[in-house]
Amino acid sequence: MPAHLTARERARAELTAAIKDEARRQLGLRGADGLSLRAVARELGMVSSALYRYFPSRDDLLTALIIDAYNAVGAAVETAAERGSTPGERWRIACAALRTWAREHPHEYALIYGSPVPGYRAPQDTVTPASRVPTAFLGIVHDAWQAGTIEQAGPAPELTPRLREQLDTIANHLAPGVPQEVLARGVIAWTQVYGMLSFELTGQFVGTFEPADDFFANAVEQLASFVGLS
Amino acid sequence: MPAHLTARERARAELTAAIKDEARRQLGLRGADGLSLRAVARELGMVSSALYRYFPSRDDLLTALIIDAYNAVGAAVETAAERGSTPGERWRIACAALRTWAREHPHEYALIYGSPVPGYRAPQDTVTPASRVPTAFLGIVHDAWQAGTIEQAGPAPELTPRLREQLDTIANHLAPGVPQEVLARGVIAWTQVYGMLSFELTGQFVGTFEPADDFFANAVEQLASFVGLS
DNA sequence: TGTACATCAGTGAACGCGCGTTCACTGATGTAC
DNA sequence: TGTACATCAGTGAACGCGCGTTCACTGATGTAC
Repeated sequence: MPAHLTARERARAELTAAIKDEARRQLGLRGADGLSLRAVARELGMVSSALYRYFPSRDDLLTALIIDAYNAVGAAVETAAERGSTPGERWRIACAALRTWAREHPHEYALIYGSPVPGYRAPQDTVTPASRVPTAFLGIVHDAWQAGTIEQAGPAPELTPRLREQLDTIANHLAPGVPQEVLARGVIAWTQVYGMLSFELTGQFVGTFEPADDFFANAVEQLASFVGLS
Repeated sequence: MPAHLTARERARAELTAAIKDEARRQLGLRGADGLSLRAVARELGMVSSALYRYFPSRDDLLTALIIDAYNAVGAAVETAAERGSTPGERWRIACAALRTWAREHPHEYALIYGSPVPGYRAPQDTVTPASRVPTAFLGIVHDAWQAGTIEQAGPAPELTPRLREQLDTIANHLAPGVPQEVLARGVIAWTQVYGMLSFELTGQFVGTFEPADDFFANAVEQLASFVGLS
Protein backbone atom coordinates (compact mmCIF):
# COMPACT_ATOMS: atom_id res chain seq x y z
CA MET A 1 0.00 0.00 0.00
CA PRO A 2 1.91 3.14 -1.16
CA ALA A 3 2.44 5.85 1.43
CA HIS A 4 1.26 8.74 -0.69
CA LEU A 5 -2.36 7.67 -0.39
CA THR A 6 -4.72 9.54 1.83
CA ALA A 7 -6.23 7.77 4.82
CA ARG A 8 -9.46 7.59 2.89
CA GLU A 9 -7.82 5.98 -0.12
CA ARG A 10 -5.98 3.51 2.07
CA ALA A 11 -9.15 2.57 3.90
CA ARG A 12 -10.95 2.16 0.63
CA ALA A 13 -8.30 -0.14 -0.80
CA GLU A 14 -8.25 -2.21 2.37
CA LEU A 15 -12.00 -2.60 2.53
CA THR A 16 -12.22 -3.43 -1.15
CA ALA A 17 -9.74 -6.22 -0.54
CA ALA A 18 -11.57 -7.37 2.58
CA ILE A 19 -14.84 -7.54 0.69
CA LYS A 20 -13.28 -9.63 -2.05
CA ASP A 21 -11.60 -11.90 0.49
CA GLU A 22 -14.83 -12.50 2.32
CA ALA A 23 -16.67 -13.03 -0.97
CA ARG A 24 -14.05 -15.58 -2.01
CA ARG A 25 -14.49 -17.35 1.29
CA GLN A 26 -18.24 -17.53 0.76
CA LEU A 27 -17.76 -18.82 -2.76
CA GLY A 28 -16.52 -21.96 -1.09
CA LEU A 29 -19.60 -22.29 1.06
CA ARG A 30 -22.42 -21.66 -1.37
CA GLY A 31 -20.91 -21.43 -4.81
CA ALA A 32 -20.91 -18.50 -7.18
CA ASP A 33 -24.65 -18.57 -7.49
CA GLY A 34 -25.12 -18.25 -3.75
CA LEU A 35 -22.75 -15.34 -3.38
CA SER A 36 -24.73 -12.77 -1.44
CA LEU A 37 -23.86 -9.16 -0.86
CA ARG A 38 -25.88 -9.17 2.33
CA ALA A 39 -23.99 -12.15 3.70
CA VAL A 40 -20.64 -10.56 2.84
CA ALA A 41 -21.63 -7.31 4.51
CA ARG A 42 -22.94 -9.13 7.56
CA GLU A 43 -19.68 -11.01 7.99
CA LEU A 44 -17.71 -7.78 7.75
CA GLY A 45 -19.94 -6.10 10.31
CA MET A 46 -21.33 -3.62 7.83
CA VAL A 47 -24.74 -2.84 6.59
CA SER A 48 -25.46 -4.31 3.18
CA SER A 49 -26.02 -1.00 1.47
CA ALA A 50 -22.50 0.08 2.38
CA LEU A 51 -21.07 -2.38 -0.14
CA TYR A 52 -22.51 -0.28 -2.91
CA ARG A 53 -19.80 2.29 -2.21
CA TYR A 54 -17.32 -0.36 -3.37
CA PHE A 55 -19.10 -2.39 -6.00
CA PRO A 56 -22.05 -0.99 -7.94
CA SER A 57 -23.76 -4.39 -8.02
CA ARG A 58 -23.41 -8.06 -7.25
CA ASP A 59 -22.31 -8.77 -10.80
CA ASP A 60 -19.46 -6.29 -10.53
CA LEU A 61 -18.20 -8.04 -7.44
CA LEU A 62 -18.37 -11.35 -9.30
CA THR A 63 -16.46 -9.87 -12.19
CA ALA A 64 -13.74 -8.64 -9.86
CA LEU A 65 -13.42 -12.11 -8.37
CA ILE A 66 -13.21 -13.67 -11.80
CA ILE A 67 -10.49 -11.30 -12.94
CA ASP A 68 -8.55 -11.87 -9.73
CA ALA A 69 -8.83 -15.62 -10.17
CA TYR A 70 -7.61 -15.53 -13.75
CA ASN A 71 -4.69 -13.39 -12.71
CA ALA A 72 -3.84 -15.59 -9.76
CA VAL A 73 -3.78 -18.81 -11.71
CA GLY A 74 -2.09 -17.03 -14.60
CA ALA A 75 0.70 -15.74 -12.39
CA ALA A 76 1.15 -19.15 -10.79
CA VAL A 77 1.52 -20.92 -14.11
CA GLU A 78 3.71 -18.21 -15.62
CA THR A 79 6.14 -18.33 -12.74
CA ALA A 80 6.24 -22.10 -12.85
CA ALA A 81 6.78 -22.19 -16.60
CA GLU A 82 9.96 -20.20 -16.16
CA ARG A 83 11.49 -22.49 -13.63
CA GLY A 84 12.52 -25.61 -15.54
CA SER A 85 15.62 -25.69 -17.69
CA THR A 86 14.26 -27.93 -20.46
CA PRO A 87 10.88 -27.64 -22.19
CA GLY A 88 9.85 -30.98 -20.69
CA GLU A 89 10.69 -29.78 -17.20
CA ARG A 90 8.92 -26.49 -17.74
CA TRP A 91 5.84 -28.37 -18.93
CA ARG A 92 5.81 -30.68 -15.92
CA ILE A 93 6.33 -27.87 -13.44
CA ALA A 94 3.68 -25.70 -15.05
CA CYS A 95 1.15 -28.55 -15.02
CA ALA A 96 1.91 -29.28 -11.39
CA ALA A 97 1.51 -25.59 -10.53
CA LEU A 98 -1.83 -25.46 -12.28
CA ARG A 99 -3.02 -28.50 -10.38
CA THR A 100 -1.77 -27.14 -7.07
CA TRP A 101 -3.51 -23.85 -7.59
CA ALA A 102 -6.72 -25.56 -8.65
CA ARG A 103 -6.74 -27.82 -5.62
CA GLU A 104 -6.03 -24.95 -3.28
CA HIS A 105 -8.70 -22.75 -4.82
CA PRO A 106 -11.33 -25.15 -6.13
CA HIS A 107 -14.13 -22.61 -6.00
CA GLU A 108 -12.22 -20.00 -7.87
CA TYR A 109 -11.28 -22.66 -10.41
CA ALA A 110 -14.95 -23.54 -10.76
CA LEU A 111 -15.75 -19.86 -11.06
CA ILE A 112 -13.57 -19.38 -14.11
CA TYR A 113 -13.50 -22.83 -15.72
CA GLY A 114 -16.77 -24.32 -14.50
CA SER A 115 -20.25 -24.01 -15.87
CA PRO A 116 -21.11 -20.41 -16.59
CA VAL A 117 -23.11 -18.68 -13.86
CA PRO A 118 -26.62 -18.38 -15.34
CA GLY A 119 -27.54 -14.83 -16.14
CA TYR A 120 -23.99 -13.61 -15.77
CA ARG A 121 -22.26 -12.26 -18.85
CA ALA A 122 -18.49 -11.90 -18.60
CA PRO A 123 -17.35 -8.43 -19.63
CA GLN A 124 -14.45 -7.70 -21.95
CA ASP A 125 -12.02 -7.06 -19.07
CA THR A 126 -11.77 -10.77 -18.39
CA VAL A 127 -10.33 -11.64 -21.78
CA THR A 128 -6.72 -10.66 -21.22
CA PRO A 129 -6.38 -12.24 -17.75
CA ALA A 130 -8.07 -15.35 -19.10
CA SER A 131 -5.44 -15.77 -21.76
CA ARG A 132 -2.48 -15.90 -19.39
CA VAL A 133 -2.57 -19.64 -18.72
CA PRO A 134 -2.92 -20.77 -22.33
CA THR A 135 -0.29 -18.23 -23.30
CA ALA A 136 2.14 -19.63 -20.76
CA PHE A 137 1.57 -23.20 -21.92
CA LEU A 138 1.88 -22.42 -25.58
CA GLY A 139 4.93 -20.33 -24.75
CA ILE A 140 6.69 -23.50 -23.68
CA VAL A 141 5.87 -25.15 -26.98
CA HIS A 142 6.92 -22.05 -28.85
CA ASP A 143 10.28 -21.79 -27.10
CA ALA A 144 10.94 -25.48 -27.56
CA TRP A 145 10.23 -25.18 -31.25
CA GLN A 146 12.46 -22.14 -31.61
CA ALA A 147 15.24 -23.98 -29.80
CA GLY A 148 14.78 -26.92 -32.12
CA THR A 149 14.25 -29.42 -29.32
CA ILE A 150 10.86 -30.67 -30.43
CA GLU A 151 11.13 -34.06 -31.99
CA GLN A 152 8.14 -34.62 -34.18
CA ALA A 153 6.43 -37.81 -33.02
CA GLY A 154 4.58 -40.34 -35.17
CA PRO A 155 2.16 -39.60 -37.98
CA ALA A 156 -0.76 -37.32 -37.25
CA PRO A 157 -4.24 -37.21 -38.79
CA GLU A 158 -4.80 -34.78 -41.63
CA LEU A 159 -5.63 -31.23 -40.60
CA THR A 160 -8.75 -29.90 -42.29
CA PRO A 161 -8.54 -26.46 -43.93
CA ARG A 162 -10.78 -24.97 -41.27
CA LEU A 163 -8.67 -26.39 -38.48
CA ARG A 164 -5.56 -25.03 -40.18
CA GLU A 165 -7.10 -21.59 -40.22
CA GLN A 166 -8.02 -21.77 -36.56
CA LEU A 167 -4.54 -22.93 -35.67
CA ASP A 168 -3.05 -20.13 -37.72
CA THR A 169 -4.99 -17.54 -35.78
CA ILE A 170 -3.65 -18.96 -32.55
CA ALA A 171 -0.11 -19.23 -33.88
CA ASN A 172 -0.12 -15.62 -34.98
CA HIS A 173 -1.01 -14.49 -31.51
CA LEU A 174 0.81 -16.88 -29.26
CA ALA A 175 3.29 -19.03 -31.07
CA PRO A 176 4.48 -17.57 -34.36
CA GLY A 177 6.46 -19.95 -36.49
CA VAL A 178 5.30 -23.13 -34.83
CA PRO A 179 3.97 -25.59 -37.41
CA GLN A 180 0.30 -26.37 -37.23
CA GLU A 181 0.82 -30.05 -36.44
CA VAL A 182 2.94 -29.21 -33.41
CA LEU A 183 0.60 -26.48 -32.26
CA ALA A 184 -2.37 -28.82 -32.53
CA ARG A 185 -0.69 -31.27 -30.22
CA GLY A 186 0.13 -28.50 -27.79
CA VAL A 187 -3.46 -27.36 -27.59
CA ILE A 188 -4.69 -30.92 -27.26
CA ALA A 189 -2.26 -31.46 -24.40
CA TRP A 190 -3.37 -28.34 -22.61
CA THR A 191 -7.05 -29.18 -22.85
CA GLN A 192 -6.27 -32.63 -21.53
CA VAL A 193 -4.64 -31.23 -18.43
CA TYR A 194 -7.69 -29.11 -17.88
CA GLY A 195 -9.90 -32.14 -18.39
CA MET A 196 -8.13 -34.18 -15.79
CA LEU A 197 -8.27 -31.35 -13.30
CA SER A 198 -11.96 -30.82 -13.88
CA PHE A 199 -12.52 -34.54 -13.47
CA GLU A 200 -10.64 -34.54 -10.23
CA LEU A 201 -12.23 -31.41 -8.82
CA THR A 202 -15.77 -32.44 -9.67
CA GLY A 203 -15.22 -35.70 -7.88
CA GLN A 204 -15.29 -38.04 -10.86
CA PHE A 205 -12.20 -39.86 -9.60
CA VAL A 206 -13.69 -40.62 -6.20
CA GLY A 207 -13.27 -44.33 -5.59
CA THR A 208 -10.79 -44.84 -8.40
CA PHE A 209 -7.85 -42.44 -8.76
CA GLU A 210 -7.87 -41.11 -5.26
CA PRO A 211 -5.47 -39.48 -4.79
CA ALA A 212 -4.98 -38.64 -8.44
CA ASP A 213 -1.36 -37.51 -8.01
CA ASP A 214 0.22 -40.43 -9.80
CA PHE A 215 -2.38 -40.61 -12.52
CA PHE A 216 -1.92 -36.92 -13.18
CA ALA A 217 1.86 -37.15 -13.24
CA ASN A 218 1.72 -40.11 -15.58
CA ALA A 219 -0.63 -38.38 -17.98
CA VAL A 220 1.45 -35.20 -17.92
CA GLU A 221 4.48 -37.27 -18.79
CA GLN A 222 2.74 -38.99 -21.69
CA LEU A 223 1.48 -35.66 -22.91
CA ALA A 224 5.01 -34.31 -22.88
CA SER A 225 6.15 -37.02 -25.27
CA PHE A 226 2.98 -36.61 -27.30
CA VAL A 227 3.86 -32.98 -27.92
CA GLY A 228 7.53 -33.79 -28.33
CA LEU A 229 8.81 -31.94 -25.27
CA SER A 230 11.77 -33.41 -23.45
CA MET B 1 -47.35 -46.69 -20.67
CA PRO B 2 -48.64 -50.24 -19.91
CA ALA B 3 -52.40 -50.74 -20.12
CA HIS B 4 -52.80 -52.55 -16.82
CA LEU B 5 -52.29 -49.33 -14.86
CA THR B 6 -55.18 -47.57 -13.24
CA ALA B 7 -56.11 -44.11 -14.44
CA ARG B 8 -54.57 -42.77 -11.28
CA GLU B 9 -51.28 -44.55 -11.89
CA ARG B 10 -51.18 -43.42 -15.46
CA ALA B 11 -51.88 -39.82 -14.51
CA ARG B 12 -49.19 -40.02 -11.87
CA ALA B 13 -46.59 -41.35 -14.29
CA GLU B 14 -47.48 -38.70 -16.84
CA LEU B 15 -47.31 -35.84 -14.40
CA THR B 16 -44.06 -37.10 -12.92
CA ALA B 17 -42.59 -37.03 -16.41
CA ALA B 18 -44.07 -33.61 -17.11
CA ILE B 19 -42.55 -32.23 -13.91
CA LYS B 20 -39.14 -33.57 -14.83
CA ASP B 21 -39.43 -32.25 -18.37
CA GLU B 22 -40.31 -28.80 -17.16
CA ALA B 23 -37.55 -28.92 -14.55
CA ARG B 24 -35.07 -29.90 -17.27
CA ARG B 25 -36.26 -27.00 -19.35
CA GLN B 26 -35.72 -24.60 -16.48
CA LEU B 27 -32.27 -26.02 -15.81
CA GLY B 28 -31.33 -24.36 -19.06
CA LEU B 29 -32.66 -21.02 -17.99
CA ARG B 30 -31.34 -20.64 -14.48
CA GLY B 31 -28.98 -23.53 -13.84
CA ALA B 32 -29.25 -26.27 -11.28
CA ASP B 33 -28.96 -23.83 -8.43
CA GLY B 34 -31.88 -21.80 -9.67
CA LEU B 35 -34.18 -24.76 -10.15
CA SER B 36 -37.34 -23.77 -8.32
CA LEU B 37 -40.28 -25.97 -7.43
CA ARG B 38 -42.56 -22.97 -7.46
CA ALA B 39 -41.50 -22.02 -10.97
CA VAL B 40 -41.99 -25.56 -12.22
CA ALA B 41 -45.44 -25.76 -10.65
CA ARG B 42 -46.37 -22.36 -12.03
CA GLU B 43 -45.41 -23.40 -15.53
CA LEU B 44 -47.47 -26.56 -15.25
CA GLY B 45 -50.48 -24.61 -13.99
CA MET B 46 -50.39 -26.23 -10.59
CA VAL B 47 -50.02 -24.91 -7.11
CA SER B 48 -46.51 -25.40 -5.75
CA SER B 49 -47.54 -27.62 -2.87
CA ALA B 50 -48.97 -30.13 -5.32
CA LEU B 51 -45.45 -31.08 -6.43
CA TYR B 52 -44.88 -32.60 -3.03
CA ARG B 53 -47.16 -35.45 -4.03
CA TYR B 54 -44.52 -36.35 -6.62
CA PHE B 55 -41.19 -35.38 -5.11
CA PRO B 56 -40.74 -35.08 -1.36
CA SER B 57 -38.33 -32.17 -1.77
CA ARG B 58 -36.38 -30.10 -4.23
CA ASP B 59 -33.32 -32.27 -3.72
CA ASP B 60 -35.23 -35.38 -4.68
CA LEU B 61 -36.28 -33.77 -7.93
CA LEU B 62 -32.66 -32.83 -8.59
CA THR B 63 -31.58 -36.39 -7.88
CA ALA B 64 -34.13 -37.72 -10.33
CA LEU B 65 -32.84 -35.37 -13.01
CA ILE B 66 -29.27 -36.41 -12.35
CA ILE B 67 -30.08 -40.10 -12.60
CA ASP B 68 -32.04 -39.51 -15.80
CA ALA B 69 -29.14 -37.57 -17.27
CA TYR B 70 -26.59 -40.25 -16.44
CA ASN B 71 -28.85 -42.84 -17.98
CA ALA B 72 -29.49 -40.79 -21.08
CA VAL B 73 -25.85 -40.12 -21.84
CA GLY B 74 -24.99 -43.66 -20.82
CA ALA B 75 -27.50 -45.14 -23.24
CA ALA B 76 -26.34 -42.82 -26.02
CA VAL B 77 -22.70 -43.83 -25.65
CA GLU B 78 -23.47 -47.52 -25.17
CA THR B 79 -25.51 -47.65 -28.35
CA ALA B 80 -22.84 -45.79 -30.27
CA ALA B 81 -20.04 -47.99 -28.96
CA GLU B 82 -21.76 -51.02 -30.46
CA ARG B 83 -22.02 -49.57 -33.93
CA GLY B 84 -18.51 -49.57 -35.32
CA SER B 85 -16.91 -52.72 -36.66
CA THR B 86 -13.35 -52.01 -35.49
CA PRO B 87 -12.27 -50.71 -32.08
CA GLY B 88 -11.08 -47.49 -33.69
CA GLU B 89 -14.42 -46.95 -35.33
CA ARG B 90 -16.29 -47.75 -32.15
CA TRP B 91 -14.13 -45.25 -30.29
CA ARG B 92 -14.74 -42.50 -32.83
CA ILE B 93 -18.46 -43.10 -32.95
CA ALA B 94 -18.75 -43.24 -29.18
CA CYS B 95 -16.81 -40.00 -28.78
CA ALA B 96 -18.96 -38.30 -31.38
CA ALA B 97 -22.11 -39.55 -29.65
CA LEU B 98 -20.91 -38.21 -26.32
CA ARG B 99 -20.21 -34.83 -27.86
CA THR B 100 -23.55 -34.74 -29.63
CA TRP B 101 -25.42 -35.57 -26.46
CA ALA B 102 -23.45 -32.99 -24.49
CA ARG B 103 -24.11 -30.26 -27.02
CA GLU B 104 -27.78 -31.11 -27.20
CA HIS B 105 -28.14 -31.21 -23.41
CA PRO B 106 -25.52 -28.80 -22.11
CA HIS B 107 -27.35 -28.15 -18.86
CA GLU B 108 -27.78 -31.78 -18.05
CA TYR B 109 -24.12 -32.29 -18.90
CA ALA B 110 -23.23 -29.50 -16.50
CA LEU B 111 -25.53 -31.03 -13.92
CA ILE B 112 -23.67 -34.31 -13.85
CA TYR B 113 -20.13 -33.36 -14.87
CA GLY B 114 -19.96 -29.74 -13.80
CA SER B 115 -19.16 -28.20 -10.48
CA PRO B 116 -21.14 -29.87 -7.72
CA VAL B 117 -24.27 -28.03 -6.65
CA PRO B 118 -23.39 -26.51 -3.27
CA GLY B 119 -25.22 -28.16 -0.44
CA TYR B 120 -26.34 -31.07 -2.58
CA ARG B 121 -25.04 -34.52 -1.73
CA ALA B 122 -25.51 -37.15 -4.43
CA PRO B 123 -27.13 -40.27 -3.05
CA GLN B 124 -25.97 -43.82 -3.71
CA ASP B 125 -28.52 -44.38 -6.51
CA THR B 126 -26.47 -42.24 -8.86
CA VAL B 127 -23.40 -44.47 -8.77
CA THR B 128 -24.51 -47.17 -11.19
CA PRO B 129 -25.96 -44.83 -13.83
CA ALA B 130 -22.83 -42.70 -13.52
CA SER B 131 -20.62 -45.63 -14.43
CA ARG B 132 -22.26 -46.40 -17.74
CA VAL B 133 -20.20 -44.03 -19.88
CA PRO B 134 -16.77 -44.99 -18.52
CA THR B 135 -17.84 -48.63 -18.70
CA ALA B 136 -18.73 -48.26 -22.35
CA PHE B 137 -15.45 -46.58 -23.20
CA LEU B 138 -13.31 -49.04 -21.33
CA GLY B 139 -15.36 -51.82 -22.89
CA ILE B 140 -14.00 -50.81 -26.27
CA VAL B 141 -10.45 -51.02 -24.96
CA HIS B 142 -11.21 -54.33 -23.31
CA ASP B 143 -12.69 -55.87 -26.44
CA ALA B 144 -9.82 -54.60 -28.54
CA TRP B 145 -7.34 -56.13 -26.17
CA GLN B 146 -9.17 -59.44 -26.13
CA ALA B 147 -9.25 -59.46 -29.90
CA GLY B 148 -5.54 -58.77 -29.97
CA THR B 149 -5.87 -55.68 -32.15
CA ILE B 150 -4.19 -53.24 -29.77
CA GLU B 151 -0.72 -52.43 -30.94
CA GLN B 152 1.27 -51.20 -28.00
CA ALA B 153 2.64 -47.80 -28.92
CA GLY B 154 5.93 -46.25 -27.83
CA PRO B 155 7.50 -46.41 -24.39
CA ALA B 156 5.42 -45.22 -21.45
CA PRO B 157 6.48 -43.67 -18.16
CA GLU B 158 6.89 -46.01 -15.20
CA LEU B 159 3.72 -46.78 -13.31
CA THR B 160 4.06 -46.23 -9.58
CA PRO B 161 2.90 -49.01 -7.26
CA ARG B 162 -0.03 -46.92 -6.10
CA LEU B 163 -1.11 -46.22 -9.65
CA ARG B 164 -0.82 -49.93 -10.46
CA GLU B 165 -3.14 -50.72 -7.58
CA GLN B 166 -5.68 -48.14 -8.69
CA LEU B 167 -5.55 -49.45 -12.24
CA ASP B 168 -5.99 -52.99 -10.97
CA THR B 169 -9.16 -52.06 -9.15
CA ILE B 170 -10.56 -50.60 -12.33
CA ALA B 171 -9.41 -53.52 -14.44
CA ASN B 172 -11.08 -56.01 -12.11
CA HIS B 173 -14.40 -54.25 -12.48
CA LEU B 174 -14.41 -53.10 -16.07
CA ALA B 175 -11.63 -54.57 -18.12
CA PRO B 176 -10.23 -57.81 -16.74
CA GLY B 177 -7.05 -58.98 -18.37
CA VAL B 178 -6.10 -55.64 -19.89
CA PRO B 179 -2.52 -54.72 -18.97
CA GLN B 180 -2.10 -51.71 -16.77
CA GLU B 181 -0.17 -49.73 -19.36
CA VAL B 182 -2.96 -50.10 -21.88
CA LEU B 183 -5.65 -49.37 -19.34
CA ALA B 184 -3.83 -46.23 -18.20
CA ARG B 185 -3.87 -44.94 -21.75
CA GLY B 186 -7.53 -45.75 -22.08
CA VAL B 187 -8.43 -43.79 -18.99
CA ILE B 188 -6.24 -40.89 -20.02
CA ALA B 189 -7.95 -40.83 -23.39
CA TRP B 190 -11.39 -40.84 -21.85
CA THR B 191 -10.63 -37.98 -19.46
CA GLN B 192 -9.25 -36.02 -22.38
CA VAL B 193 -12.47 -36.32 -24.31
CA TYR B 194 -14.29 -35.09 -21.28
CA GLY B 195 -11.82 -32.24 -20.93
CA MET B 196 -12.34 -31.06 -24.48
CA LEU B 197 -16.08 -31.20 -24.09
CA SER B 198 -16.01 -29.25 -20.87
CA PHE B 199 -13.77 -26.71 -22.51
CA GLU B 200 -16.13 -26.36 -25.39
CA LEU B 201 -19.29 -26.22 -23.31
CA THR B 202 -17.95 -23.67 -20.86
CA GLY B 203 -17.02 -21.43 -23.74
CA GLN B 204 -13.24 -21.64 -23.46
CA PHE B 205 -12.94 -22.14 -27.20
CA VAL B 206 -14.91 -19.04 -28.08
CA GLY B 207 -12.83 -17.05 -30.52
CA THR B 208 -10.43 -19.88 -31.31
CA PHE B 209 -11.84 -23.33 -32.08
CA GLU B 210 -15.30 -22.25 -33.03
CA PRO B 211 -16.77 -24.53 -34.16
CA ALA B 212 -14.69 -27.15 -32.43
CA ASP B 213 -15.79 -30.00 -34.67
CA ASP B 214 -12.50 -30.44 -36.47
CA PHE B 215 -10.37 -29.94 -33.41
CA PHE B 216 -12.42 -32.53 -31.58
CA ALA B 217 -12.24 -35.02 -34.43
CA ASN B 218 -8.51 -34.54 -34.73
CA ALA B 219 -7.92 -35.05 -31.03
CA VAL B 220 -10.15 -38.12 -30.97
CA GLU B 221 -8.12 -39.54 -33.83
CA GLN B 222 -4.83 -38.89 -32.09
CA LEU B 223 -6.19 -40.41 -28.92
CA ALA B 224 -7.17 -43.53 -30.82
CA SER B 225 -3.59 -44.06 -31.92
CA PHE B 226 -2.37 -43.13 -28.46
CA VAL B 227 -4.39 -45.97 -26.98
CA GLY B 228 -3.57 -48.25 -29.89
CA LEU B 229 -7.07 -48.58 -31.30
CA SER B 230 -7.39 -48.92 -35.03
C1' DT C 1 -73.96 -53.96 -9.99
C1' DG C 2 -74.20 -50.97 -5.97
C1' DT C 3 -72.75 -49.14 -1.82
C1' DA C 4 -69.31 -47.69 2.05
C1' DC C 5 -65.04 -46.64 2.98
C1' DA C 6 -60.10 -45.71 2.22
C1' DT C 7 -56.72 -43.64 -0.50
C1' DC C 8 -54.85 -40.23 -3.10
C1' DA C 9 -54.34 -35.55 -5.89
C1' DG C 10 -54.62 -30.99 -5.84
C1' DT C 11 -55.98 -26.35 -3.39
C1' DG C 12 -55.05 -22.13 -1.08
C1' DA C 13 -53.40 -19.82 2.70
C1' DA C 14 -49.74 -19.20 5.61
C1' DC C 15 -44.90 -19.25 7.88
C1' DG C 16 -40.46 -17.58 7.92
C1' DC C 17 -36.74 -16.70 5.30
C1' DG C 18 -33.05 -14.21 2.49
C1' DC C 19 -32.17 -11.57 -1.34
C1' DG C 20 -30.58 -7.02 -4.38
C1' DT C 21 -31.16 -2.48 -4.53
C1' DT C 22 -32.68 2.46 -3.42
C1' DC C 23 -32.79 6.51 -0.68
C1' DA C 24 -32.58 10.25 2.54
C1' DC C 25 -29.64 10.85 6.33
C1' DT C 26 -25.42 11.76 9.53
C1' DG C 27 -20.83 12.32 10.41
C1' DA C 28 -16.10 11.98 9.13
C1' DT C 29 -12.23 13.10 5.90
C1' DG C 30 -10.14 15.96 2.40
C1' DT C 31 -9.33 20.45 -0.29
C1' DA C 32 -8.98 25.38 -1.47
C1' DC C 33 -8.11 29.71 0.06
C1' DT D 1 -2.63 27.50 10.58
C1' DG D 2 -7.57 28.09 10.39
C1' DT D 3 -11.88 28.19 8.32
C1' DA D 4 -15.73 26.98 4.77
C1' DC D 5 -17.18 23.94 1.78
C1' DA D 6 -17.27 19.66 -0.96
C1' DT D 7 -16.70 14.92 -1.08
C1' DC D 8 -17.16 10.52 0.50
C1' DA D 9 -18.32 6.34 3.82
C1' DG D 10 -21.48 4.17 6.28
C1' DT D 11 -26.45 3.87 8.46
C1' DG D 12 -31.04 2.18 8.82
C1' DA D 13 -35.37 1.72 7.00
C1' DA D 14 -37.94 0.34 3.30
C1' DC D 15 -39.58 -1.83 -1.28
C1' DG D 16 -40.78 -5.76 -3.69
C1' DC D 17 -39.50 -10.07 -4.73
C1' DG D 18 -39.20 -15.34 -4.84
C1' DC D 19 -38.23 -19.22 -2.36
C1' DG D 20 -39.14 -24.26 0.19
C1' DT D 21 -42.16 -26.34 2.96
C1' DT D 22 -46.35 -27.31 6.02
C1' DC D 23 -51.13 -27.99 6.82
C1' DA D 24 -56.06 -28.48 7.02
C1' DC D 25 -59.24 -28.91 3.40
C1' DT D 26 -62.19 -30.65 -0.71
C1' DG D 27 -63.23 -33.65 -4.19
C1' DA D 28 -62.10 -37.38 -7.22
C1' DT D 29 -60.56 -42.23 -7.94
C1' DG D 30 -60.01 -46.94 -6.38
C1' DT D 31 -61.18 -51.20 -3.51
C1' DA D 32 -63.76 -54.64 -0.74
C1' DC D 33 -67.86 -56.72 0.02
